[in-house]
Amino acid sequence: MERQSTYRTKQKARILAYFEENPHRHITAAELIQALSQNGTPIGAATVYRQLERLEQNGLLRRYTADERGSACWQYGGEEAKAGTCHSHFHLKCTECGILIHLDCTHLAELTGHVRTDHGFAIAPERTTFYGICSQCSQSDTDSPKAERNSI
Amino acid sequence: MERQSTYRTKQKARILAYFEENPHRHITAAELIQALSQNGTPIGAATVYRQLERLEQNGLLRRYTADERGSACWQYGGEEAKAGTCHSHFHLKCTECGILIHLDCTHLAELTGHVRTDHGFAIAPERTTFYGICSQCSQSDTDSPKAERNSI
DNA sequence: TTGCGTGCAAAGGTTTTGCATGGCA
DNA sequence: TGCCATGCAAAACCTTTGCACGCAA
Repeated sequence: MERQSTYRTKQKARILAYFEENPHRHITAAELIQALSQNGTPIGAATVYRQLERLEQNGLLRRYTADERGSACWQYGGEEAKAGTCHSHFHLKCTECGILIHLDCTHLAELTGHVRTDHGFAIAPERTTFYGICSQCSQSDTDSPKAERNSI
Repeated sequence: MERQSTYRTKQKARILAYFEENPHRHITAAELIQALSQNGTPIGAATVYRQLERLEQNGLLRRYTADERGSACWQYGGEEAKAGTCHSHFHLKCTECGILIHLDCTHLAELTGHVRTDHGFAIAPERTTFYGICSQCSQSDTDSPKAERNSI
């Protein structure tokens, strides 16, 4: 099989701990670097990126492109990701306020089946993000359209 | 309303012409810069990016993050985008070979209705890309997994 | 002791910005 | 003529890579 990481270093443990403490957040490399530097010895950016890549390959993290511009972000997948039990889990990202909504819905599970059966394409829900406008923003569309809510 | 671009310059015309000649392709800034430099006087990167941003705001182009890494890309929206008649049009992007499939399917149109009705979220199909594995790659998964097909 | 993981710095690529010049209206 | 758009260069960003050192096993 693939090569697992062999050494157990403090840096790896701290990075993984941060994801475990924020299991539902999408975390950019920049946030990780900043958060860890405030909470102990700073960790070099190169190490962070290398660990993120390795943790992703080991199935502990998932990489997203939820950001419309530039930066990638990662989320803790943990045992779920290993067991592969999260296949009907999609994300909705509001392009207005930036909120990220986790959606677990049988309708979407059917969708992946339909696309696979009729279009021969195996969707990876955990890598797929829907963009659009959330209910809160569509209600208050005349108010302050750039409310900048946090991604959860 | 918003400010439309006022001047008609050669650069803008050439950029728009390139998108009109490739109405179904997703085009990166780098490709645009290279293509236009081979076909007449080169256009500065800054101008390209500024025009892309303006054309997107005017509704003539759509911006995507179809690439998993780094670069954004744009597609000609044209009159369709203005009239807003392309709402059931999704994209499937194969993470294996990189091919981009355009999918127009009533199933997906129903999906957007369901998510809007039951989850209060208005999906923007033209900004949403599904990631997964295409039929060709899932068949030849034991062969050469990194075939690098072109995005169309 | 072995060699993987880290840190630092430098490089790489994409996108943005400042400023003087050019060109459309 | 007025002012927007362009071009060039430099900067800003995110991410990767090279290399020597430190640390886990």
